[in-house]
Amino acid sequence: MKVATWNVNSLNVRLGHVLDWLKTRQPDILCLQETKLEDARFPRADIESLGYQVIFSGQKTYNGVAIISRSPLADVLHDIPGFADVQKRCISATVAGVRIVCIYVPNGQSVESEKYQYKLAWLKALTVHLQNEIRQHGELALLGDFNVAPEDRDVHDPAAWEGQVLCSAPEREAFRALQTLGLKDSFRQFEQPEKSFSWWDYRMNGFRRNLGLRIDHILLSDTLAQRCRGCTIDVAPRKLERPSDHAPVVAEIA
DNA sequence: ATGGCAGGAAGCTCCTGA
Repeated sequence: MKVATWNVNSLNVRLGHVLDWLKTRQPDILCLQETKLEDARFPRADIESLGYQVIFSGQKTYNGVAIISRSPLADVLHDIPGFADVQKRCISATVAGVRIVCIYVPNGQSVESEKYQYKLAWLKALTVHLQNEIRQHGELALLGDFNVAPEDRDVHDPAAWEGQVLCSAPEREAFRALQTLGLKDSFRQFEQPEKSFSWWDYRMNGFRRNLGLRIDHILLSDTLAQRCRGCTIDVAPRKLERPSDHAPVVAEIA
C-alpha cells in the first residue's frame, strides 16, 4: 500500500499537478492540505474519473483537507472532536482497516503570536484525540503538513531558525508527544540523504538553493511501521511550472 | 534593510503562509 501526503497550496491552481501525480505515481491514498476550496467547488468528478474516491472538508481562501483513496473510505470524521474550531484542518477515515488521519497543523506565524498558542492548543487536542483513535483502531497513519521541523537536521540553517516558529522547543515537544503515542516518523526509519526537505520558500530561489525544511510527515503506528518498506520525498512536482511550495511525501507499506 | 514569492478576495492593497 502506497500512502502519500501533499500540501498543494490551492487545489484550484494545482489540480493538474495532482491529477498527473495520481496517474504516474498511482498511490493508494493521497492526503491533501491547503485545498482552499469550499466543498461545493471541490473537483470531485476529476478525481473520481481516475478511479479514486475522495472525501474533503474545506472553506474559502484558507486551509482545507482531503483524502483521496482507491478503496472505500469508511467512518468519516471531520475536525477534532471536542475542539471547537472553524478552521478546516483535519479529516479522518478508515481504509481497509487502517485509520487514516489527514492534518493541516496551524502555522503559528511567530512564537509571540496568538496563532502560536492556537497551534500548540491544536496539537494538544489532536494528541488527546489520537490516543483514543489508536486505542480503537490499532492501525493508524497520521499524514499531513505538521508545520514542525522535528530536529535540526530537518532545517537548512538550524542556527538561523533556532527558536523560531516551526522549530521552537514547544513545537518539537508536541511532535515528540505524538511519537510517544506509539507513532513512528516513517521517514527516519530509513537512511536518507542529508538536507532532505519537503518545503522550500518561493522567495530567494529557495528550492534551487535547497533552503528548505522538512515539515510534512507520515507517522505510523507500530504494526504499520514494521511493514513500512520506504519513505521518500518526491521533489519532482516542485520543479514544475507554478508549483506548490511543498513536495509530496510517500510511504510504501507491505 | 523584515524584503524577497504566491494565492485569494477584494478592488487597484490587504492578509496569510512557513
